[in-house]
Amino acid sequence: MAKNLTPREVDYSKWYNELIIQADLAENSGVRGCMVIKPHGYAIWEGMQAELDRRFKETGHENAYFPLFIPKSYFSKEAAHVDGFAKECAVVTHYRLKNSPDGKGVIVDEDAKLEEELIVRPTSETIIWDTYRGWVKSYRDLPILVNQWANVVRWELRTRLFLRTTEFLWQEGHTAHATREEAIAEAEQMLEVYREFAETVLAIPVVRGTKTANERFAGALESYCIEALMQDGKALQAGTSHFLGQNFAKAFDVKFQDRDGQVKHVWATSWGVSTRLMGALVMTHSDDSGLVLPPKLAPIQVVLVPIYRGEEELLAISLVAKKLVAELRAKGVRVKYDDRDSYKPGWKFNEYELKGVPLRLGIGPRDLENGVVELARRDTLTKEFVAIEGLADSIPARLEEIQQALLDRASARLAASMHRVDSWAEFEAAIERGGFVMAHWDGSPETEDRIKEQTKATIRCIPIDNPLEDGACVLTGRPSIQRVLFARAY
RNA sequence: CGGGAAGUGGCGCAGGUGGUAGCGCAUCUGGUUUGGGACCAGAGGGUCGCAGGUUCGAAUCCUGUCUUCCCGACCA
Repeated sequence: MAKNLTPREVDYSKWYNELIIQADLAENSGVRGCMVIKPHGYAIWEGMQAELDRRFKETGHENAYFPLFIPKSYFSKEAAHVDGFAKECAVVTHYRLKNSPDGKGVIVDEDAKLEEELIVRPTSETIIWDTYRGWVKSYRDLPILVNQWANVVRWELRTRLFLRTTEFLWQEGHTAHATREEAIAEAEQMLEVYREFAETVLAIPVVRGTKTANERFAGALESYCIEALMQDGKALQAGTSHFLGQNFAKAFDVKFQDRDGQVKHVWATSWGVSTRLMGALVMTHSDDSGLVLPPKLAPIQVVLVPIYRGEEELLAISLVAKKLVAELRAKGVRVKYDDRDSYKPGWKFNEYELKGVPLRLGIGPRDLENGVVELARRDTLTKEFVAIEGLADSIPARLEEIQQALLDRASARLAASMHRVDSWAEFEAAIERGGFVMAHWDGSPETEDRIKEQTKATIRCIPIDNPLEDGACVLTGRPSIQRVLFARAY
């Protein structure tokens, strides 16, 4: 097993790749661009799923499951949607293999060509809206508030573990409403769910906003997003929520009869977050010693490591350790006692730091004499001696403190990386330094494109509740009514 | 999908002018160890990414292909 990580300062990208592998989160598979999510990584994802799923249900949503395959004809029904996804779709053309004539392996049976090709879903709007047509007749059938947990495939040309993989896991919510206002409220509500989740569970502060036309979801009238800032100064879209208007309802003929007797098309939203959040989590909190996990998501929150010579000492320590474990479990703390004799304490310390365990308790013979344990905090890499008496009682609060400290640290970094600039020279310099840049923009897609060409920066969003302020576009000098948020992004 | 680099025991690498593969770490056994990745001794493990070709003989030369990394265009 490889050891020291490349420091972030030396090569951030290499640090990220090594960390994912060494912390046992995921690895590349034999399939180009597709990863294997390993148990430690998947446990974290399961934690995210559980927290999100609870929030979805609390806001009235139900889970369902739609097919992996989408008939090609469905895809062509919504023009903007096709444009957005056509270039990255995997297509199933045959349904059978046969033995190769040369006796080596199998080949596609050309006689088994599908009459209509199937798309492997890059997102499920089309199959879902085709289904909803049958579910909606009356205003009484609305709203439909459905979410699905699924995998999707987008044939990416350049992939990175968690951040951009060909296949990824996500949830996609798809809702149908009787009115425009209700659909917009739903999209806004889910954005708020994502923000609250990001901050309280992931400990990642985000900026909420709306996307410009260029960055909008294919087929949406409005895309809302939460944008986070990574340690290297690049932005990452952590979640999106879309107001789809009546585009899909019209494309798939989903209508209902309203109270007033009129037949109307329904109003739609969709919203999603993906395993990309794993990348966001890593790049927000982790350091050169490895992964740093917020306690709410850590599969192991507290690890106990005995330090001993000989059976006798181990027995004495285990007695105390096992009692502590039981007390912590009773308080709902996820705890592990690592009494493996095959590794030395120092090895274990490094291992758990690499894997991001928030708290580590070291217990040796000297500690037993003094009635203390050595308590190490992963986020600060600090150590202190704490009395065993009453220790278990204080652990939940300590975990809470770490959770808060991670959010505070990330929030401070976000605030410090938010720059306001008014000239093109300042703009270029600020983008080059990294971080978010608030600058005036004339509102045209062409200007946005030109800025992207020249600086690689994109408009991440127009922040919610953005104050209106007259100014001049940072590139063209044309009139602008507000500053928008720029950054280079993942 | 274009440009560059790379694939050799589990991991990191050497070898390379063609002659049948080696080092470090990891693994296994035994012993000594255990407060920040222990030490000694012994052992096991590789059809050199894959498929063709050249050759008496290929890890080495040629062709194709797959995968990974970096840079671009595209993107959650």
